[in-house]
Amino acid sequence: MAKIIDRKEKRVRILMAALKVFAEKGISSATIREIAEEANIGKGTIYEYFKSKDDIIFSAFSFFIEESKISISRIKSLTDSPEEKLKKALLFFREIVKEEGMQTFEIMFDFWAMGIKEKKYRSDFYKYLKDFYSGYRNVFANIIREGQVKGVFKEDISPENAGAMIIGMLDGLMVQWILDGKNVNYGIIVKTMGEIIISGLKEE
Amino acid sequence: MAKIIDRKEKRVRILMAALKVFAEKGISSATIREIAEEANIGKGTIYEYFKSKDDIIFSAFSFFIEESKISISRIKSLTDSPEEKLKKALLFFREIVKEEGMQTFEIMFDFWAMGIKEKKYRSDFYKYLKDFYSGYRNVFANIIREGQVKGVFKEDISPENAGAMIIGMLDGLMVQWILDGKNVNYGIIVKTMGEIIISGLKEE
Amino acid sequence: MAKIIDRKEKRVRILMAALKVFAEKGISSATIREIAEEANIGKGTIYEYFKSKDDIIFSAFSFFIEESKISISRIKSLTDSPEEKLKKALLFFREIVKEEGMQTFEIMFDFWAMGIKEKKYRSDFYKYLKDFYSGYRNVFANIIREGQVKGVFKEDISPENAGAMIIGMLDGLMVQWILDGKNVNYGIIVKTMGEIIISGLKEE
Amino acid sequence: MAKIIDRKEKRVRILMAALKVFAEKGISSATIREIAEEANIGKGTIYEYFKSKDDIIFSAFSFFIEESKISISRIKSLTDSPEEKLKKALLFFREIVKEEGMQTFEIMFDFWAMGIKEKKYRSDFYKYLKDFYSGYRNVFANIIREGQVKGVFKEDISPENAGAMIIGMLDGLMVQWILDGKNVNYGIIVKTMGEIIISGLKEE
DNA sequence: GATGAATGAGGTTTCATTCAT
DNA sequence: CATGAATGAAACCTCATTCAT
Repeated sequence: MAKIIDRKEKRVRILMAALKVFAEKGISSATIREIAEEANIGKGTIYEYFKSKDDIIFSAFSFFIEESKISISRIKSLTDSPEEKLKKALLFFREIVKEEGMQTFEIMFDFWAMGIKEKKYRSDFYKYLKDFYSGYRNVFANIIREGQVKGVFKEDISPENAGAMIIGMLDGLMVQWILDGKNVNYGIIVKTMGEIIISGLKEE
Repeated sequence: MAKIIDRKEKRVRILMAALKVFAEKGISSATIREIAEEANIGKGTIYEYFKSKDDIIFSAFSFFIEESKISISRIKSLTDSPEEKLKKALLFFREIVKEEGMQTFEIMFDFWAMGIKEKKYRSDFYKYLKDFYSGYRNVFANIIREGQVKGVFKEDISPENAGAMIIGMLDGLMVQWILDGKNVNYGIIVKTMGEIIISGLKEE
Repeated sequence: MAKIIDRKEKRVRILMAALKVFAEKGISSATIREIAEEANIGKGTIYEYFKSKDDIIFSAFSFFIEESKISISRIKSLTDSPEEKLKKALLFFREIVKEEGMQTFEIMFDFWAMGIKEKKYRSDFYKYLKDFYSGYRNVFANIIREGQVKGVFKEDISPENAGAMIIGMLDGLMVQWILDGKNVNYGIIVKTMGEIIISGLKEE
Repeated sequence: MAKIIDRKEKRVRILMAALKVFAEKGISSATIREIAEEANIGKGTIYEYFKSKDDIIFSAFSFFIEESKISISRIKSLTDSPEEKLKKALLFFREIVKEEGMQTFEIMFDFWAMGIKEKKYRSDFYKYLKDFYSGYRNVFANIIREGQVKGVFKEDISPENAGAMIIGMLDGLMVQWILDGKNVNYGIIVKTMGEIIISGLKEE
């Protein structure tokens, strides 16, 4: 049994090393040697745990997505009013950005690019990414739906579309923030965004 | 007399071939041979027009950005009321997406990833991308500022931040649309988004 | 456990293969593939031991020089009279030439040419070559100085200059011998040379 | 007729450009483009005058040798006593070195290396180089022979060998002077050398 | 005759993967 | 199991040579 745990631990160690190197060098520029060094193991050992570099890429990607899902549950457990919940959920994203720093999100770019380009990954990546985004979309869609049920948000808005919009906005802002942190203040804009959206959603 | 050749035209031809291959394979997976084949020229000829693959990448990128700038002027020339202008500008983006198809936007992912990862490009990429985004941000910021001056939009909102938010949203939605076109209808969401935002921006 | 390999030994094996190929084809015409084949290893293996072709060139050069230095000590340990020592030292060069054959010296040409041409190597090559020549110069300079102290050689001659002259002569003769072995008999000329020089050096 | 002279002039222009580039970059690193630029003509034009790069190399080499032969006649025309002639001939070499500078001699290294390595040139190069050296050898051999006839130089020395020795010395010293100009003063050593040799040659 | 655009053979170098220890 | 030495396919890039103008 101990052995099996060891194996799992080492697999995770390699995946985390891979994610770090991917973030630093980009997925296709990252080398097995660099990943092995980062994980403090021999180059050959990697192949005891993964079939190929492709296998590492995809495993690292799903590991990354899986890790992110944990965050969602934290938002779901909120118990405030829909309006307050929406504000807190947005605030929550600000915190993630602060905590995780840019690196975590920078990897995402590469996975996107990878998922889009490489035909061999495409379907698998898409499945994961779709789940990833739809998970977050639903968080917001549910809050809005709750608000509509409680009569505080307009009835004629599709909760799913509004969710997509909010996630898109958070996502898109990140890009601008990464590229131009001086002129784009993520925290403040998310706050402004919260005000505009809530104001736009509220039943008059 | 030597062969008379429009060097500029051929340069552009190579860049367009490069962009196509980049879109298909990803920047770092694309090979010089593939670009040459796409451009219907010999491998060596590429090097008569560009110093290195890096040179091609950066040249293709700035060519791509430069092409995009043309679109901005089309929005700027609108002469409606701020509210109407905002709606039309958003609609305009829907059209671009329809016209250009995903490919054009897919390349952007890679350039982002490239600009973020490769230290050697970073500063140059950032300069271009910053200009690119701030250009679009300003288009919306100006519309909102005009609305504030005319008293139709709330005074307490930063036009720049609102601009960043709108661009971010359009950008972020694109990602979801590309990944999950079935569940994310770009056109409809942009329309919903327009309604929410305008409603949220309007002076009560 | 990994394969146990004497990395140093293999490095030397590659350097010797490189020197052989350099001698046959010339330094800049020699290819990595040829060196690998000569060393009976894969092309890629070379790069496990050397950073680049430049690295091989310079390492081979310093290896070559280092090997040559061993010869000097053999001359230094002679214990005859200055006149006899001079004769024996010259004879010793004849022997080296016979033993080593032309090849060893032919390589030297290329290293010279290399050191002179390639700016990147220049300073390092020069340092080594200077040491190499000044080592040999000093061998003869010391013999002559000893002769002056013992009163058998003229006082008004600079031992360093005479050393340079003798080494130059041996060197220059080699060139002619290599090019025109039929008309230039290295052994006999060195003997003649010894007589003329000793006769010219001796106190009347 | 004018046309033919033009062709010859251009050929020489190309050869001189080639020699300059060879001296700067080394023969096998020199490119046709560089030679064409140095000669201020188009790259393609070179091939109107020479079949290949090899053709240029060999033509440049024989042009170089031919040019050098002119110097020999200047020494031959001296009309002093053998001893004085020998001194003057050595002085003459010092002057050449000063005039021509290192560059001219640096090329020689490469031609040697080339002639030795490249089997395809070998026999032709050798023929030329042999002539070149034997030409200079004979200059000195003749002076010494004259001295023997006149009874001022020892009878038991082979004039040819002594000539080879002197040329070798001048040649070999050049190498040391180029590599280590600070410690090896060409002019002074040649003077010392003259004294030693004349003293060694003279009938007691 | 003169030119330089075009080319591909062949060079150097990288790196995922294998495999003996 | 773990390792890293070994490898060759394939990448980038150079450059002698050809050829249309």
